[in-house]
Amino acid sequence: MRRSRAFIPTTKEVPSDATLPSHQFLIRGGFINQQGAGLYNYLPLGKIVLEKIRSIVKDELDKAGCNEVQLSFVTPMSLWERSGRSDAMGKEMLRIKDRHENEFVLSPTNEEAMVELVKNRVTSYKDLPLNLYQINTKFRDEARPRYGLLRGREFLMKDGYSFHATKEDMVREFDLMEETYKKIFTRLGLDFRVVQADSGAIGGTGSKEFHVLADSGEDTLVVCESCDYGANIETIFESEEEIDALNEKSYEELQSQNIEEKCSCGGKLSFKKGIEVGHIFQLGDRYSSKLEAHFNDENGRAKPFEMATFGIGVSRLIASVIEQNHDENGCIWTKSTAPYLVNIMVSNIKDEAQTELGEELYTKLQDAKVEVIFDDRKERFGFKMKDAELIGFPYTVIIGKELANGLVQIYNRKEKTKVSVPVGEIYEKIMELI
RNA sequence: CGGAGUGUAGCGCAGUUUGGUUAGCGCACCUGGUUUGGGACCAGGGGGUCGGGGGUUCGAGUCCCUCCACUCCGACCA
Repeated sequence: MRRSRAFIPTTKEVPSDATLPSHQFLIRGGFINQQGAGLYNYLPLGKIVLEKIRSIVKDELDKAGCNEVQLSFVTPMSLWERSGRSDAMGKEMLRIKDRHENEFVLSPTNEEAMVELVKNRVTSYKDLPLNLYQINTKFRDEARPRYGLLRGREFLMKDGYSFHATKEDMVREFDLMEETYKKIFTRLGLDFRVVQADSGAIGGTGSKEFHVLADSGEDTLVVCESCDYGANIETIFESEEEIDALNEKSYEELQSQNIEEKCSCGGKLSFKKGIEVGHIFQLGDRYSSKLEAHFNDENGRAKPFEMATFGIGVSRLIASVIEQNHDENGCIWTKSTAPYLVNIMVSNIKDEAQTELGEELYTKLQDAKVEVIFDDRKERFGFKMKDAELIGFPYTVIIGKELANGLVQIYNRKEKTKVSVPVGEIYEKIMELI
């Protein structure tokens, strides 16, 4: 992509209502813009990042034997009345009517729809287990949307549902998904913890949350500094006063708070803030019983499916990457999430030698299928550098005044370093870095 | 859903208290020139249903009524 042709509306000024780094930088960097309360448009850069995360999620799930489907976003109200959740979900469900005055709901989640899909199509234990998922828009009419993509009303979520003949098999799948989720978040380059959690309104017994560790997280966690143990404080403190008091504390305040107890591994425990980006539940037969979704076991007897459900907040992950990876100048995308890995910057567009080299390198990297953007705009050096830092490309090739000495520079966004490389070696050097 | 605010150019804001010609400023944008390694400078220029509707008045961005939207604090949040 040529920067001169790209729709990337960056701004120098901070939006007045954005307080979190991810919210500010995603808007300033031209990734997203707000359409209404909790509603966001994805501009080209935001769309690229979203698709990259989506494809990593899909890749790992498919490898683990899950089937991707796509359910309709508008669902009949009757579906929710049968499960009893039309009341339980309350105002969070956005209800609409069609021209015949029939009531519909914009999907906030899809347990019911997925059970209905499988019911009477999967009828034998021989067809189990089965794991279906989708990566699709959800709508929850939050009382108070905020923090940009971290708490929107419309958002992209991966929701998966598995069906089993036995509880043991369901637990096996639950464990498999835990491992799969770990692979996904690791590939995204995130620092995260798996914690024991409450099951909340979805119901079920076993439940684990996946949290990206970030100062601005809304949840408070207790994590071990030696092993990978972690727990949401909601599960380890009994009194609500105690939980509320801890949740109100800032990240800094929590850091100075000591925990006397030791982890079972003997390690030191400490408080951290986390952003919930994944949640997995063991549902049992809660939904399958209520919706009468049965299969025949080895003895030909009808039984409700044992189920589990698995969620990942895909759009929330975009913001999480930035909450964890940014500085005062802007975004620092991880390699697997960056909208473009390499930004080629011609310092002075009027200098023919610089422009020529830029064009040549741009073509060569494109041919090599490198995700590359070419900043060919007629702007000054400082302007283009600030812009590149705000957007957060991992590497920027600076073709500038050192070209006279046969050198170009590679700027590393994360390390904030510039290294000079002879023109003849630049291509190999980039291929080596990415 | 309770409490508090805000709404004026693409963005950020002043002007509203005390009604008065043609509604300002910064950034962004356009033209010309200078500049060219860290968001340049000079000159000129374009862009506004002052959130919508109704009312008071000779006259409303400003006063009154009403509706809407958005934000913040709290409650809520698979």
